[in-house]
Amino acid sequence: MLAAQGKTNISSSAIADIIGTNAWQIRKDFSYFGAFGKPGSGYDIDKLSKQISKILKINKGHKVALIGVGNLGSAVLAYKGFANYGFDLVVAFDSDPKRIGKKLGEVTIENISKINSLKKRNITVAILAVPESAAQQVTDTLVKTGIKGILNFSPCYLQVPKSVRIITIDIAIDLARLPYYIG
Amino acid sequence: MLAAQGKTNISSSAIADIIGTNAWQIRKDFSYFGAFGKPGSGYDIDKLSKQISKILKINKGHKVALIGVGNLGSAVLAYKGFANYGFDLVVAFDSDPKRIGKKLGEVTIENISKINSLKKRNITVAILAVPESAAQQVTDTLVKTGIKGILNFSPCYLQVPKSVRIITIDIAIDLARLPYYIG
DNA sequence: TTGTGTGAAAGTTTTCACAGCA
DNA sequence: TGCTGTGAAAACTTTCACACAA
Repeated sequence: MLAAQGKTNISSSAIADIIGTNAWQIRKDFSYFGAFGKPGSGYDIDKLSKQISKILKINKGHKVALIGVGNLGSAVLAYKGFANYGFDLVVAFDSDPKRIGKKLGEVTIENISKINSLKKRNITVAILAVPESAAQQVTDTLVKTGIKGILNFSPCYLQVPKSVRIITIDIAIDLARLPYYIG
Repeated sequence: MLAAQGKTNISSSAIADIIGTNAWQIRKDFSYFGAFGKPGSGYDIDKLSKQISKILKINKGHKVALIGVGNLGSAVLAYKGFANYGFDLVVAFDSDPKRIGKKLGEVTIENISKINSLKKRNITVAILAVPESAAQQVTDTLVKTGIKGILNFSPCYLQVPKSVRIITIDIAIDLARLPYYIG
């Protein structure tokens, strides 16, 4: 965002203002990963961005598969922000024959029965946007095909081995965080 | 979930197993809000659920408006989980004439120009699912009509007065949390 | 002058361990 | 016996304040 604004460096206090914290918090946090700021001018935005990508391990690029191309899956396919974080959405799967074979943007929708091709294609991350009733079964298949991380949009707990990381987004739970502050 | 399984009580260690933490963490956390467990049998699920709703202030019911009925908004409309958290999605707005007037489930899609009726209707929470380009402008209108909390699906920072609470869900950022653990 | 990096202090959270209740 | 609630200890995080680099 800062690079797009044509800026080349930024101070810890300016970062703090943007994300709503304090300058010393920013400096302390960065310092745990090494000293990459310059007294007087602050942090080089390009260098900082690369450092953070490295810390989060999103610098090598990750191929992503989308499972389920309903309304939510279609919204995911239309989303343009993945490249910013080193992701490449390369394939989508669905079980509906009306959808299979269609091409949305760069991505062709394949039959969900082909899901075990993920290992061969070196895809380690999946976005799960299937109905809740199918979520656990699809997850089991994903685990078998060697998936390492799942972004899950079903409002349910998924059972997976400890080696697989799941992040669940449940709209209602996020919404439920608001009333506490609204009073 | 536990109630649906027909259970009436649960121990701190069983809760801990489900959500992946320790028994003493559960007990300590609950104890800050008062002592509502019973030695020997644990926590009464119904009582616990009501206590948590009260703590989070989701026990009085909140009317919710959806802004934007594209793919993502449609997915939100199809979602059945809001009632569990005391929310009632009562209205949706869109700017597309093809969508205005249609009824999806219980909700009729209204013209986005009618958005200032929210105050009159006593709606304090909104889900924002409009294109990024419209997000800030719609947010300004929402703020004017007295909205107190926004669940924002646009991948951007929204400027609002301090009295308005925003929770932003950016799929790419959530996805970016996975590679660190995948290695 | 502006603004980093960092020891040390203050503050908070997590963990432990156990008295005591159903 | 099974399980809670909670003081006290340990661990961790945040804040401060300042030496020093560009």
